[in-house]
Formats: sequence, C-alpha cells, structure tokens
Amino acid sequence: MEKLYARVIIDISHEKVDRPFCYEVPELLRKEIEVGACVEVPFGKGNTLRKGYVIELMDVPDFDPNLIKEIQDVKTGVQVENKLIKLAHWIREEYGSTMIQALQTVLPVKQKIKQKENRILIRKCTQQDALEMAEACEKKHQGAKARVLRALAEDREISYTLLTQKLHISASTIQSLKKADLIEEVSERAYRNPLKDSTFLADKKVLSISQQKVVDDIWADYEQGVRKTYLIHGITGSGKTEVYMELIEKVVADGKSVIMLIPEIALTYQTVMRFQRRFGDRVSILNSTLSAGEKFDQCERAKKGEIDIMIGPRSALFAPFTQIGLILIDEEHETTYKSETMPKYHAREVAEELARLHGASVVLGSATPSMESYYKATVGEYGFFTLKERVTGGTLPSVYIEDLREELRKGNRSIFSDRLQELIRDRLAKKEQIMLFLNRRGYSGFISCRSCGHVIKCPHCDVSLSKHANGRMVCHYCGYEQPAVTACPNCGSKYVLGFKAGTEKIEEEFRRMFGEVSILRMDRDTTKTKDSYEEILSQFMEEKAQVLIGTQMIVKGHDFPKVTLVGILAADLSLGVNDYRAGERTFQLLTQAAGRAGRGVLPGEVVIQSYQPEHYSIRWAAKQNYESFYQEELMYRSLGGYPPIANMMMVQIFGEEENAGIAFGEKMKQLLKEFALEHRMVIIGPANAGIGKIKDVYRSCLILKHPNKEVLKKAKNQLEQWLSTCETEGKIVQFDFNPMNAF
DNA sequence: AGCACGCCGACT
DNA sequence: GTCGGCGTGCTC
Repeated sequence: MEKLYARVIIDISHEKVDRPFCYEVPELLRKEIEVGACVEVPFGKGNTLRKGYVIELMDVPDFDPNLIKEIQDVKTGVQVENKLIKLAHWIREEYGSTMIQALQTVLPVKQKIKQKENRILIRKCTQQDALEMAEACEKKHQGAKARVLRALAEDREISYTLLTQKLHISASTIQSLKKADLIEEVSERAYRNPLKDSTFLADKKVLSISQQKVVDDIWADYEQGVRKTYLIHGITGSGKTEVYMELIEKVVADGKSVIMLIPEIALTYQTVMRFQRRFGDRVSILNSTLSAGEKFDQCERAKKGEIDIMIGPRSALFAPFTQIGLILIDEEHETTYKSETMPKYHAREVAEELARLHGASVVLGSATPSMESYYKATVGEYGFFTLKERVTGGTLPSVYIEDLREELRKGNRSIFSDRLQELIRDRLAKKEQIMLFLNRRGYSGFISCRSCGHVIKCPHCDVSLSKHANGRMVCHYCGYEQPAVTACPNCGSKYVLGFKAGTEKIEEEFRRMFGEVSILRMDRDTTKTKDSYEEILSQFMEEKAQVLIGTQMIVKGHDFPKVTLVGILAADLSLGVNDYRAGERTFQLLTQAAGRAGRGVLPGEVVIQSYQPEHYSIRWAAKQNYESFYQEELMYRSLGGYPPIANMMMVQIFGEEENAGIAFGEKMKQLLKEFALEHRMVIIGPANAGIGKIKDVYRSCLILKHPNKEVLKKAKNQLEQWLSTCETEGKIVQFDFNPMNAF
C-alpha cells in the first residue's frame, strides 16, 4: 500500500516552530488520522514526544524520506482545535491561500502573549547570597549568570522578556541557574474582563406576534433537529435584536454556545450593554479595541466554558467553543464580513460551514439583505421571514428625490437643492436635528490645475492627493504627505485649486448659507482616534449640535429621535464606479440613511439629491421597496453573469514592476485556456486594476466567471499548483471570490 | 521549547 | 591542549 504522510504543526508556543513538519502515518493509525487530528510525534534530537495537529494529508512527502519519523499516537476525544483546523482546511480549499495563512486566521493568536508577559523568574535565595554568587560568577568570568544574579538581587522578581531581551540572556543560562536551584520560574495568569460587571437586570421585552412567530418557527425546527440557515428581512426598527435574544436564550438553555456577528462599527457600548443586561457575565465581546492579551483571555474563557455567547466582528467566528448551537449574523449584507486579506473569506459562508461542523443553525438578519442571501431565501434554500412593522412606533419618513441637473438649470449652483434649503431653514427654526450624508467613497478632496487639468497624484500610489485642513496634501492609501503646491508642476500656472474634502466643504457651505449653527462633522479625519466615533455620536445624541455631517459611517444603526430631516447630498456618486455591486451598495446606503429620519415621535422627511434620479437604486430606495429593487438588480446581475446567479473569481496580481503583472496574468490565462474551453469558463483580462499602483506596488487582475463555483475552485487549484512550481519573481497572486469592492 | 554544536577565553 | 560557559541554529 502507498505510504501516507501528514503535515503536523507542533503545539509549542513559539513563532519559530509555527510551521508544518512532515511525518509518516503508520498503517495502524490510518483510520483515525484526519485533518485536525491531535497527534503525538517524536520531535527534535531527543525525540521527545510532543503534541501536534495534523493540518494536511498527502501521498508524496515534501521532505527527505530518510529523515521522516512516524506519528506515535492519536489523541481521541474532540478538542476545540480539531474543528477549527478542519475549518481552516475548508477555508484554504474554498478561498485559496496557504494552510498557514488559513490557520493564522482561525487559531486565536497562537498564545504568544499568553506567557511571555506573565513568565516571571523568582530568586530562591537571599539577597546576600545572590550578590555573593554574582561576585563568584564574575571571578569565574561567567558574565551572563552574574548579570542575572545582580538583577535579581535588586528585585526578587524579574519578567522573562526583560531578562532575555534587555539583559541579553539566553535560555541556556536561565536553564543552568534553574538547575543550580538559585531561581524559580512562575507563570501567573489573571483574566482581564473587558466588560465591567454590571447589575444583572433581565429586562425581557414581550415580543410582538410577528417577532414571536419567527422565534417559534426557528425553534420548532431546532427541536426537531433541523439545522439550516434562516434569513430575517426586517425593516429598521422592526426589533430583530429582540428575536436574536430570544433565540440565544433558548439555545443557551439547551447547553450550546452562540456566536453573534455584528459589524465592528455597530459594536458600540449600548449594543454590548443590552446583551450584558440580559445575559450577564455569560456574554463576552471580541473587538479591535481589545489588546491581544484581552482577546486571548476571552478565548480562554470560551474554551473553559465560562461564557456561552461571543459577540464580535467576523473574527468572532473562531471563538473556541466546543459546542456551538447557533450563529447569528446581524446586518448580514455588510461588506465588512468579507475579509480583505488572505484568505479572503466571507463570514457568512464560513459561518455556514462552521455550523455544519457543529450541527448548529445560522440566522441572518438585515433590513436590506445581500443579493446572495435574498436569492437563496427566495429559492427556498434558506428559511425566510419578514418583519414589516416598526415595533418602536414612529412612521416611515416622506422621501423626496431632487434632480440636481434641474437645480442647475434653475440657476441653483449650491450643493443644496431648493427643497433641501427650505427644509433646513424650517428645522433650524424648529430646533430639530438634521443629518447630512455624503455618499462618497474615498472622499478625496483632490487637487487639480484649472489651467491644464493636471491632477496632483501620490508618487507611490495611482491616486490623487487630498488637500487637508492643515494645508498639506496627503495620500490616503500610503500616508505620503507634502506641502501644498503653489504652482502647477505641469504647466506652471498658479491656478491650482484643492477641492476640500467632501464633508469639510459642506460644513463651510452650510455655514455660509445658514449662518452660525452648531455642526458636528464625521469622516475619516475627525474619527482618527479610537473613541472619537462614539464621542461624536453621543454628542449629537445629547443635542450638543443641531447638524451632523458625515460619510457612510453616520448611517449605521443609531437612533436619534430628534432627527427629522435627512439630506443625502449626492446619492449617485457611488454609482459611477466600475463595480457590479454599486447599485446594491447605493440602495443599501440610501435605505439606511433614509431610515435615520423620524425614529422618534416626530415625523421625518428625507431629501435625496441626485444627478440620475431615474436610476432604479435611487427610485426604489426612495420608496423603501426592497423587493422591487431586488427584482430589477437580479435581472442586471443575471445579464452580466454576476452573483448570485453566477460566480466570479478575481485573480489579483501584485508586483514591483509596471506591466509585469499583465504579462504574468497572460501566462495564467494561457495555462487555463484548455480548461476554460472545456468548461465554458469565461476569462476576462488581464488588465490593470482600477487603482493601478498602491505603495509602489503595481496591481493587475484577471477575472474568471462561471455559474458553478466548483469550476472556479478547480481553476484556482490549477493555478495554485502552477504557482507553487514556477518562478514568480517577487510577484504575489491572491484570489478573491465574488469580490465586494472594486479592485 | 530543548538539545547539539561550535566558538572563545581560562587554566592544568 | 582541553575544559566549560554561552550564543546559535535546527528540529520532519
């Protein structure tokens, strides 16, 4: 029989060994060994037995066969790591990446900090003895030992890192001191809980009939052992969160854990407190503001079963629970659920695979579901529920669409249409709040020459520089900065003008037209520090300002009862981009923005300004009609061969030299020629990316399209195979299935 | 992490 | 010469 080999990662927490080793799988253990299995292997010179995990199985060894050792034993019993490694393997296959990359996304930051910070060495003798020993060592020219002893004479305890890094002490020195019984090592661990203890007030709300129906239906399936994915399409304010909480409670009572994904931006103090009030200290959060140590602690707590519910962004999927019963994804259409680094996985798809591994259900919720999910719901692949009533009360706002071309014809050259101006004056007089939203991706206030049209670009990126309030010109992709130019570098003309960053310009215009009003501005400039985002929102909530001007970030899930007017200043700026999701994104943003008005008792009005008011995304968003938008968008998607009807795979090529990426892409195209012909797979490109260069790295891409994702995965495997053998000359290739953003 | 190997200064 | 501390590098 053919021999079988396994790649094993050794479970010792050190980056250096964080790579696979090849072992032979003995005949006897063949049945028990699978990807994710925990094994015992002889390691190192002394062949000491160590714990490791199988990350891949193969027939051909990737190491000198004479030196390969055999796996000693398999540890049975399912550990958390088992499922996570299986999941990593699936991710690797599904999205294309190295196994190491997949493991790094799935396994909680390989301890690393676990001990290093807490490993402490303690002196086991008196201060006097230590000093004497140090002197003795110095006489014997044992400098390293002496340094340790002198340091320990000062303080009885010293951290391991301080010793090894600042005093240049090697492990062997510490080892010999330990043998001499002069020092002792302790590692202590104290949990840091990011959530402050709070009073446990189970304020359970009574569900509406339609909310209760959703819970009952899903729970009926659950009790019968049916596990599938459900989509809840509920308008803003329809009380999806109450439904989630009810389901969580039931699943937790069943002894299973729950993972709830929330877009990072919506993971605010209020949201967390709401769950904490209901579930007390059995709930934990994971987010980017947590330190690595805190994140690790939360994972440890999950592993030990101290918590049942983990809330967080897409990475929370990898919380080490042994038995997951339910995975919730709120605002499931959000693009942040797609990873932007390798492996470029989609949290929704990974959640479904993870649920399959655990025998769990998945519940997706959104006011504007993604095309993918809605499609699956309508064809019956997902369980489907709709929540149409606002439980919070409040009426849906009246929406007006204003044609900006018409305004221009009338001679209105300001950024505010006549109707918007009129309504702004009205609200200012009534002392009600206003939100102005600028739908502008990249928000760059670019600088150009009025005389020759030359646009000033970043020398490292294929992007125009933006003018900042401090007068300098900045690149938002690489951080490059230079003083503002006074003359055009191309023609020497003095008429170089910077268009101010969108929101800044609006604030200026607003003040010019409506006088001194308290205005808050929210964009990437004003939210640089960690808390500034919440800071601005709470100031607005407390009515410290009457107007809030911002980009997309202001439209996400916040309730401001006093807001009665929402102005969307240029609804179509995101439509122009060459991106098949532009229509969907515009619809979502407009719907969300419109949903901000009239959340309280006061009725709201929304003004959508646009240069193409006839565009279906804008028309249907104004009518808050998801279903009609979906039908029309689906038609365009199917015409263009885009998801959810078909699948696409983008092969992204990064390289140091200009045009080399295109040539390389051409090679890949040739390689796939036969396969493409056989499977009727469409290949588009290679072409330069929309942004051709970022941080001095040139970008190009190749696009593959096919109705069946499996065909694309096969093409990906062929390319991966080829890439592993050929000389890439420093070029990096990444795969992105059904990309979310223009490349 | 642990072990071997090899370098370099000190001492029989 | 050789003994022993100490840093370095490898582990399938």
